[in-house]
Amino acid sequence: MHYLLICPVGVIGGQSDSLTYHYDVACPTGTVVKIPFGKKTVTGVVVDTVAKPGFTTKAIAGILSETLTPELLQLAIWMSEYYASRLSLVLQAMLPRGLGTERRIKNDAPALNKKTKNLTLSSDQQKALNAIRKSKDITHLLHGVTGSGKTTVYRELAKDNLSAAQSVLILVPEIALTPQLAGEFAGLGYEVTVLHSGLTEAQRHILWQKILVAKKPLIIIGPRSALFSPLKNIGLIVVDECHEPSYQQDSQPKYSALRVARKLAELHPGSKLVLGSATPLLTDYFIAQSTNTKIVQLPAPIASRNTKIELVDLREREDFGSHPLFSKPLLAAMKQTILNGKQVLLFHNRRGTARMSLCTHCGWVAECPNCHLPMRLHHDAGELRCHVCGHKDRLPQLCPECKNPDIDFKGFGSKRIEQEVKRLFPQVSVARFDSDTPAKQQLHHRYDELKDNKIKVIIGTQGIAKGLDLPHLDTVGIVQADSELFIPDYSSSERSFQLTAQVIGRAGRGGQASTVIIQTFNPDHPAIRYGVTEDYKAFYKYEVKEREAEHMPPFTYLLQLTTSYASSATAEKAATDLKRTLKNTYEDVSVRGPSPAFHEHRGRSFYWQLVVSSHKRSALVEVAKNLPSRWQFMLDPINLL
DNA sequence: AGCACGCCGACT
DNA sequence: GTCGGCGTGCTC
Repeated sequence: MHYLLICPVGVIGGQSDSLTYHYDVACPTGTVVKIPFGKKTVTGVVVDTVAKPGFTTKAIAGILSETLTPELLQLAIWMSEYYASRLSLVLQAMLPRGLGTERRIKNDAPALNKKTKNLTLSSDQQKALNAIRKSKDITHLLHGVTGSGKTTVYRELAKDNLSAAQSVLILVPEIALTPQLAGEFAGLGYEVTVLHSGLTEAQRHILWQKILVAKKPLIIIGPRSALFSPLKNIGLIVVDECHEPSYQQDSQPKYSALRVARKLAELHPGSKLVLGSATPLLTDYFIAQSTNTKIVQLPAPIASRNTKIELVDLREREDFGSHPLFSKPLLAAMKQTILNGKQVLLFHNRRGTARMSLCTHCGWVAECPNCHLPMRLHHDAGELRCHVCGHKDRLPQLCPECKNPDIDFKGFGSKRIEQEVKRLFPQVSVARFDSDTPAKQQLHHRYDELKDNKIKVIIGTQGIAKGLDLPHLDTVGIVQADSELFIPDYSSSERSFQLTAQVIGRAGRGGQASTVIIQTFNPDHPAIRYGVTEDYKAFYKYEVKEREAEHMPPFTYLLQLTTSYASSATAEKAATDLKRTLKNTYEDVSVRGPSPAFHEHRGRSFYWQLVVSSHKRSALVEVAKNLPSRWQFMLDPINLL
């Protein structure tokens, strides 16, 4: 009889992650099995073989054809330790749903293997490529602005690996960017698998099985979860636009795709990890500098940009004529560009029409009943919406408190900008892209219209800052560059810098003369100043000093602890108690707080938090593992909101 | 996740 | 006294 340590998949609670079962034939670790668990039968993964235990065991109910590769099992165990998270939940994130289900496999369309167009590399690209090829390191930070041709470097590296029968994993931050990227790799003559959120459970399962049994090397392109593709021999992992927040999973199991990718590369000996970005996260750049990680610079092609940049100080109201949103220079540039038959892009990182609805008489503010946050006005739909939980209310005609009909709307969002543009330029085609845009009108569906200059004014939030390559774009306007800067968080400068630099990067991609106008209350803030000039080094130097002074990452590790109770006072007391316990129990940690969470009142609960920091990450993992019940945690949080 | 256990408030 | 709310703990 064989005794096996088995971890049930997706089971929460309990002290131990794995339980002992028996079976009459040997099962290697990584085998996926069905086990009786309580009154049910669940899926489990064989984690280890053990001696006969002192208690009676149940028998495995059956063995499934799917197995977890040895590397993925090791990765799962590492993740559960590194992130103090249950192995059970890590395995759930790793394995497709519905294991053991028979799927009807359709004949899929033949892979479109376009002929390889053999592009010649620039000398900078060749240099970067050689540096990564020669290096014996695992991690490489490829630092290059958009348009410097990082994708070409990825593709050439991929070619090396594929011809050596090794698979290639390309992580992308979001699906809108994948079609172009997939096209680049399709030309290599190997099968390209694109994983995305639109796949059904069955499609996902079938793809997973195909990857598992594949005999030839594969190219996988997908979001952070693509790391869990059961590839046997990985030669290269690329994390494109590695600064993007979507590489951080913020639901259980919480992890950073960059750290997990690094571990996965370690588990496939000889493989390389390439992190590509124009604006790497400060922490990643700092780590790269202080370890012996290769930082490969990829400069922008020379003389490709002819962009005039103008900063407008929002405090100087004389720059504004009759218009409350658009300054004279911005209006002039918009008019000229439209007259020339070219395109304008207006970036504003806030959705909706107005930020807040306020009664002019009694000061009543429309608040979401679940989140207790101000609701945003959506004028076109005639309703108020909560941008946190999605709750909707009809727009009241009178103040519900004092029946006053004058309700004032403070602040503005992308819909307001759209309204204004349509009013000012009624004959011009306008498109707005944000998360209120219906799915079938999203950016990637209208890419051809944009490229072919059919849409003259493009308005949007974050989504239009990334990857857009528009040859007819002559004017870029940032309506309020510091809206991100007002968020009280240790990484808000960094986010502002990234967004500003990204939006600026949209201008003049076709080599034409272009204008960028940035409206801001803080023209002197380094995040704006260096964002405008896309000066990463200067911003880095500034922000590193800030972080050091504030005792924030990368100078310390962070652990965010959150608890919730029916009353604010109880939550605060629980936090105060825990703070005392932590200070008495652990030596190498310091504790900030208690403080109410950014959204203190959500639903029926009040949230309070503590922030624990330490120079020893292991100390924080210990704290996280031994938390009292009712506490939730996040290791290495990228923000503390 | 489910499901049982057990400790406090509300009620025939 | 007992019914049942939900917070807590367990599943080999």
